[in-house]
This record gives sequence, structure tokens and C-alpha cells, in this order.
Amino acid sequence: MEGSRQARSRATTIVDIARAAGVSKSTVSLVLKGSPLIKAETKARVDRAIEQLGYVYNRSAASLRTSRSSFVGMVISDLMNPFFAELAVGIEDALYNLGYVPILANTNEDIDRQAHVLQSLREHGVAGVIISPARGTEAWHLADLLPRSLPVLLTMRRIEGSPLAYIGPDNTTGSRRAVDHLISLGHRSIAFLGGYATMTTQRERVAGYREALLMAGLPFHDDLIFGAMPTRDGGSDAVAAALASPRQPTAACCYNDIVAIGAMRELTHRGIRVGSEFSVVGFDDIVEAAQNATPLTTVNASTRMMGGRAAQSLLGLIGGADPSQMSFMGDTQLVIRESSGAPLPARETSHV
Amino acid sequence: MEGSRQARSRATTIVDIARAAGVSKSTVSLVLKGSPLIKAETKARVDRAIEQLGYVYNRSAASLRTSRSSFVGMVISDLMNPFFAELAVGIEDALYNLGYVPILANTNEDIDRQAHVLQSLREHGVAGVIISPARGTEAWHLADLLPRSLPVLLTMRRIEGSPLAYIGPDNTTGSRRAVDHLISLGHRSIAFLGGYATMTTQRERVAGYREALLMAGLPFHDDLIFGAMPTRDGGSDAVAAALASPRQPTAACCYNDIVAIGAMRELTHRGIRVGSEFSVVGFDDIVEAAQNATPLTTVNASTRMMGGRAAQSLLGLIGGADPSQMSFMGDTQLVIRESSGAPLPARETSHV
DNA sequence: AAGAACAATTAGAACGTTCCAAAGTCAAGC
DNA sequence: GCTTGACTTTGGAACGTTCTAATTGTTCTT
Repeated sequence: MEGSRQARSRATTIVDIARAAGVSKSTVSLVLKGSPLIKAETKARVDRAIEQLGYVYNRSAASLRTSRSSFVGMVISDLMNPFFAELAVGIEDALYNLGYVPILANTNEDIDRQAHVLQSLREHGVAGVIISPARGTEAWHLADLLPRSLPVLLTMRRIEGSPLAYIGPDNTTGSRRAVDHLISLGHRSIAFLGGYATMTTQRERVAGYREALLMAGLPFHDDLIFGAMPTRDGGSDAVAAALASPRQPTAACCYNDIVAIGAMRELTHRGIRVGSEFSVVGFDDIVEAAQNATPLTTVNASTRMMGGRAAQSLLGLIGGADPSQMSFMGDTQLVIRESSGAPLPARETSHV
Repeated sequence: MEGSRQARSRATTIVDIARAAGVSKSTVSLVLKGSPLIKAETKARVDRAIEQLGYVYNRSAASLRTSRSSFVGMVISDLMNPFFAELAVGIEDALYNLGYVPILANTNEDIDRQAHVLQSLREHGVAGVIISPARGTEAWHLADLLPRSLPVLLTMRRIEGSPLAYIGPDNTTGSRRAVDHLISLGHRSIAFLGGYATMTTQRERVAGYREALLMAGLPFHDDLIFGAMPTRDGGSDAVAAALASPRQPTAACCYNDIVAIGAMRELTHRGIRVGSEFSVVGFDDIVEAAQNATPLTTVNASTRMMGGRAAQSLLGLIGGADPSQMSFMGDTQLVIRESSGAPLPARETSHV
């Protein structure tokens, strides 16, 4: 007969608890979800059994029955980018607080990989998906891959023509603020650096740049937009091109902070003093921005909070809310640091 | 009677496929796992039905039956730290390739939160856990929280007295290499900056620092170890303290890259030229290191690969391997950039 | 004293898979 | 025509929950 210690290794279940507490499995189930139907004394007995047997709840079994999952897919386009890392942290934190658990997928900007992981997430029965789509994702990609019944939330990158709810910062007014600031410092020839017009986010930010110029009565020139990869190296390339421009910009509004940081590195390298000889503003306010050699003036988009907000909205969608009602654009705030200053009076540019 | 189109909204299951293909559900199951028992023609019919009905496999149901899960817990102590972000990316990538899926938990160095998420991961039935433990985690914390039957792999941070398998870089020889380099450049008074002796990783790196000194016949001084938070600000504080030291160090070996970056910022701020007036080496080789104003000499620990390696080892454990056999210490490589150079001959230090 | 109303508990069928044991089918061998 | 064995296919119980409907007691009304 031997001890009743371990039954081979099978994990202890609700039935074991029931047996130990001398009740039915239904009762145990009720206790687990804190039903008011259960008498206090019974609950106590069950709780004791749970404690003694070291029972752990099997959520998958439960969700098989209820077809209610506590998994959420968190599809991130580039986790090595500190901006997206911060976003991920915001989402993750909020999800846990809301009783959900994130399955991470880093697509690394690869559309094929994105397709794979989305399929995989479906197989794993996620309750919904928060996705910062890989570069080049089209509305029909997602529509093909995901049934309309699955709640999906776009974040940080809008997709043209997609009916999906979107959460992200107000890119246009954000970069308008940045450029307003440069103009108010006295800059008259301002470049826009980084990103490509194929990216919705870039178009939105360029739109803000343009608005600011026009509202100040300054001309908008196509050839002051310097497309480049949204990376440090891209920033470095773009600023090099800008410096070579006959329009002689004295400042630049960058697609994002890492482009700005790359640009500043290049400027410093060329012996151009950032913040006096040339001003730079970024977008995102990543941690690195404040820590840079010359701290970066940038647009804070409350990335982390936005992640939390995305989690909440997804739960709204899971709860049945109408996607068209769940979109949200976060406000932005200009953070002035040392990378922006008045242009040098000496270097008067030929006014166009 | 109406169309047979949609049955209310219940997802289509293996049984629906079976009915459509005119076979039993067992057959469909066999087809799904590519069993050689199935006749080619039958398989074709089933495949067609799957295609037509848009069936998606329900992994949770399967794993309830088989009690074999494809989830792995990925518990990261600080995802905002680019080093850990890179680690996470490495783990994630490898897991997907191996047919597993990571559930992310960012503990943010909070032991309580870590306890919560570990419990949650168990409830969700993960097959195993890869964890970079939060600062201050003790062996018994983990032992209490996790049954011995659950495969767990420590990564990047060893825990004293824990029997769990560990994967990480060889910290000691890594920082020995860094300090050897400084010594070979001619430095004689070298500080160690950042981290605290309560962290196993710091102790290992300090041990390497010490070894290098002793092997070169240089004295080791306690008061050249400047403890500080392993952050940029910590680096800045630590280097400030070092500069004030009567031992007048001409170089510093830093706990990690972000400490080094913080230190370099402070040096630059004080007008001290990094790489000539004061040399700095880091550890980790995060992306930022190469991109810094003065590119950082550092120890590359193949972080991403190490993540992949961790995933593989965890699968080994899941497959029943002996934990004591699955530990692995990765080799390191010194990457020389511009933050380290020979000391200025002028600034001759009083040799101790 | 009989029913109604209520409180607490429970049996058992789901949920969508897997997998064992069993059963068909068919050609070859006797 | 029967057996054999290889090849395919299948029924149905299991996995650990939840949930509906039913079943017990108990107390209250009349």
C-alpha cells in the first residue's frame, strides 16, 4: 500500500481537492471563483485542502471550457528599438494588472514572420492582439490573416485603409510643436530628417512639420525632406545630406529620437556644435534622449502610458466594444533640452 | 433551413472537418500531425475541408489532452535595459524556431512582482521558465515558488546556492580581458565602476578585474571599486567619485555598458577627453556602445546568441536533461573602439 | 402538516483535442 | 474459402475545468 504521497507525478487537480475536502468538484470550482453560494465553513475546508496539496489552477482547462482566454498577443515590430521596448513594457504591465498575460512576438520588421506569428497566436487561442505592424504591412495582410471576430488593435503605426482601431500619439501636432519651437528660436531653414514617405508615421510627422512652416509663413520645400532609415546610421546619413544642401538648414526636425541621436553624432563628429551651430529636435523621448551627450529636445509621447492605454482598449474590444469607437490619439508634449537653440546670427542664410 | 454558412460563431473544430470530409475525427487528428498511416487520398480530402472551412488548430485543447505545453515563461528583470531587450529578442527568436511561444513577464527588478508572475505562469501551464532573476532573488525564493518538476533556467544572473542550470557569459574572464587591455595600454591605476557587491555578476566581474591586476603584478585596492547603481546615472556618480580618489585612476573598467556610457558622459561634461585623458571600457556590447559619441571599447558577450542558447538548454531540460549538465558559460570577446587609449605621459601618477 | 421559499451542494455533460484498442479492408498464401 | 498480416480507419474515454439543472436540506408561511 505504501504512502499516499505522490500519485506518480500527475499534477493535483480540482478532483483531488474535492476528495480531500469531502465535497464535489463543483463545489471546489465554486470556491475557486469565490462564489457567495458557498458556506464559509466549506470554503475553509476546501482552502485547507488546496493549501495542503499544493494545488495550482489549470487555466487552459478552464479556458477550454469557457472559451475565454487570458492570453493576448503582443506583436512588436522591433523590440531592440528602445522606443518599442518601452511600449512593450507599458502594455505588459497593464495586461498583468488587468488579469491578462502577453505572448510576445518580435517580428523584426519582417512581414513573413509576422504572418507566421499571427497564425501561431490564433492557434494558441489569444483573446486579442496588440500589434505594431511591421513596415510595409497593408490592410489586406491583416484582414487575410485574422478573422474579423478576433479583436485586434494597431498601435504606433496606422495602416491606411484598415478598419482596425488604432492607438498612438498625435504625430502631426507633435512634430508641429517641435517645429514651432525651432521657428520661435529664429530658425528659417529647417530640414526634416529620416523615415520614408511610405511610412504612415513619417507622413504624419512631415505633415506637422509642414503645417508649422506654413502657419509661420515660411515656405515648404520638398528638398528639405531627407528620407533615410529610421536608425542612428540613417540619421547620420540624412544630416550629412542636409548639410550639403544649398538651402543651408540651420536646424532639423527628426523622424524620431534615434535618427536625431545619429544626426547629432555626425554633427559632433564634424565639429559642428549641436544646439548652437545646428539645432536638432527628435520625437518619442526615449530614455537615451535625456542621457545623450547633448541632451535632446524632443516630443514626449508618453510611450509607456500609451502602451497601457492600448491594453485597456484591447480589453474594450474583447468586451465587445465597437472598433471605430476605440481609437485614441495621445497628446504630446515638447521637452526642451540642450540640442536646440537660436541660430548663430553670423550664418545668415540667403532667404529664399 | 437557410444556408449552412455559419453556425452562430462557434469556431470550426476537428469534428466539423471530419463531417465535411466524411471521415472520423481521429482521422483528421492523424492528418493534422502528418501521420504516415493515412492514405494520400484521404489526406487530400481532409486538407481540402480544412482549407474550405478555415479551420484553426486549437493548441490548448491539444495540450490539455497531452499535458505537453508549448508555452515558455520568459521572465526578464528589466526590459527597458537594452541589454536585456537584446537577450529577450534572442530567446524569443529561438523559441519560435523550436516550436515554442514565449509568455513575457517584465519584473522590473521587483521581487514581489516576480513571485506573482511565476505563479501566474504556472497556472498558465508553461512547459518551462527562462528567468533573469530580479535583483535580490535568493535561491529559496525560487525553490518555494516553483516545483522541482518545472524546468527552470537562470540566465545572465547566477544565484548563489541554487541548483538551477545557468546560462550566461564568462564574466570573470570577460572583465579580465578588458583590464588586460587597459594594462597593456600602460594604465597602472584602474578603477572598477558600478554595480554592488551584492550582485553575483558584479562579484564575478570584479574577480576578473582583480585577476588581471594581480597577474600583471599590480596591487588590488578595495578603494578603487566604486559601487553604484548599474545605470547611466550610476556610472556618472561612480566616475565622479573615482576622479576624486587620491589614487588618481587613469582608466576605468565598468560593470556594464550603460554604466560606462554614463561615466563617459560625465567625463565629457567635465571636459576630460575619453580615450586619451581617461580610458573607459564597458561590458555587454549593447548596440548603443558602438554608436556612442566616442565609441566604447567593451566586452562582447554575444547576448543575442546567448538568448538562443538559453532557449535550447531549456528545451533540453524540458526533454528531461539533468540540470547540472545544462549550464553553459559563453566565451567573450574584447571589442576595441575609441574609448580606450594609452594614458597621457604627463599625468604621471604617484606609483603606489 | 404541507407546501413554498431559500440556501448549499452536486451530477454530469460539455469544451476540442489525443490516443488506445479495436475493427474494417484487401491481397496474398494455403 | 479461410487465415494471415499489412494497411487504414474509427469509437470512445480521457485531460481539468465550468455550468446548467437538479437535488438535498432547512426554515418560513399558512
